[in-house]
Amino acid sequence: MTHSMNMTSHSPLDELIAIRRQKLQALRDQGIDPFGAAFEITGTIAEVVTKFQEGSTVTAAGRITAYRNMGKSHFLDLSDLGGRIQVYINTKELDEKSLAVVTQLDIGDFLGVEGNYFTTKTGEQSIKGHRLLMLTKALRPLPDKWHGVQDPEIRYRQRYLDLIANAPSRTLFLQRIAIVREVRRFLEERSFLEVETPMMQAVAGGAAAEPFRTHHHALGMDLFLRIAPELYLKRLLVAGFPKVFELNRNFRNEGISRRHNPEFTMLEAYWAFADFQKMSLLVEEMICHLASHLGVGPLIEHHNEEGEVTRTINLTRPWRRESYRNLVNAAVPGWFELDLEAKRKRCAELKLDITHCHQEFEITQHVFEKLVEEKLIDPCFVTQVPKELVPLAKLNTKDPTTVDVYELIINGQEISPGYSELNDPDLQRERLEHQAGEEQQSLDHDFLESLEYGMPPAGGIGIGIDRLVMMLTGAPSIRDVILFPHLKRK
RNA sequence: GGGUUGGUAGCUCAAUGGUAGAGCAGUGCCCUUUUAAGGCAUUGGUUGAGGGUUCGAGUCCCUCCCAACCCA
Repeated sequence: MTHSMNMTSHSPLDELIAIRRQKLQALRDQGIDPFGAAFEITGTIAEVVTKFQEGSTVTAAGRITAYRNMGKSHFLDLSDLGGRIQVYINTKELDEKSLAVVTQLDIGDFLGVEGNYFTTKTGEQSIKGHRLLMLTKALRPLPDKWHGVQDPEIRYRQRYLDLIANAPSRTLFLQRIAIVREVRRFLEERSFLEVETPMMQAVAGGAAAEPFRTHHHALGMDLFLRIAPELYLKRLLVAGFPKVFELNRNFRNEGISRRHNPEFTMLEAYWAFADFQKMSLLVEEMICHLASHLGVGPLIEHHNEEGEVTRTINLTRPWRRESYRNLVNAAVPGWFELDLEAKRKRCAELKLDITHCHQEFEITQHVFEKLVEEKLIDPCFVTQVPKELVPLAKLNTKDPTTVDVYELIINGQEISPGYSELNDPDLQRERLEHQAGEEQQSLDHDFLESLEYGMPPAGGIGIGIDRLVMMLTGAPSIRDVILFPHLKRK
């Protein structure tokens, strides 16, 4: 009978928020700004921990991640991205405003602490807080302190909660940051110049993929988000840049999966007067360097959720180099002696679905993907690739049905292709026209013209950074290595 | 696009078709060295959304939404 006395319906979450808002108001009533100002700190919490010296003064700021109230003694954990320190508070020793802060604090608040280093009875190096400042009041409750956030949907949609609550996620993204930084350093040490080329392109070239379309109002023209920077980087080879690289996003309007995000980070590097073999050595050296920089090589172990080792990748150099033909032949002996009909029949026997394959090289490529690529765990440079698969590389002089490229496979995935770049403008035009077929407007004529001014012979590589990070960290999904992966709107 | 699994309190998870529960978080009280603090008490639910079957649905059926995995 007392139902609907209160017309405002309160969800449990609303009640939790309302309580925090009451505390917010209580702070304001006592002249305290619950969203405080700049605060001078001794350093990050990790630095504060390192500088521990019994008795000396210290200031620190961070988020309250745990709170243990013993009556007049309070203990709280103050955390930031890289560390955690315990703060001890004796309420009898606090000034009025600090006491007000303690009374109104919640897990999740950002707190500033002034105090002295001291060691507790149980031996934990802590800060004895004398003055507390509310730096930011959190209005919503944080995830479980012990279990963190498990729900993948929350982890991906609200990454900030994942990063607050789950230390492994913090570690992984710090590793990704370290990898990207180290790739830049590695290339810069070798005199590669980092450049920025258009992400909005009138013609989306340099790869075979469905582009995103957008529109520029002032120019009155449709543009595409780039699917690769390749054709612009090659213009820079024409311009005389001897070593260039770009490390940034590509966009492909295709399916989303464990291995695909619509936008992904790609490294492309070009080296004048080099070839694919030289590039393969560069990549081999780079990836081994990254692994040792992270402290994970040369044996990289991937684990399942139970912590069992599910896969070991051996990065010990030198890496294997094998021709496409040999690898397919090893997987399906006698493959290349079969005619088209026999190949189809063989695929049926092998339970391979080739309904989407129209040409012979596509069938062979399907066999390669399913029976070779997915089984190559340790690094392998696949060379002598059929020319139909790669329109932008030089033909092999001894076997002109293949091109001078490598495809580096690690962990059953293509991690990096490397080419001896095609610099014959006539041959390049022919190949691109053939690839474009009916869609001649998708030809980048300006690029083709630039080649006629002369592009030096060059080696080029691409490395999918997301997949590289997956491989090095053992992350099972690309969504785990991208801070804000794309999901459907809820 | 197809298949499988899942969506229950802020978080982590329970619940033969038969009164929707626990831990943490929250609230109140006790507690001056805790650290997943402890003790006592206590609040909190449109079970993803909408239909249906049934005396009765978190549970069974249908449609839809979102996610994970597999396949294309």
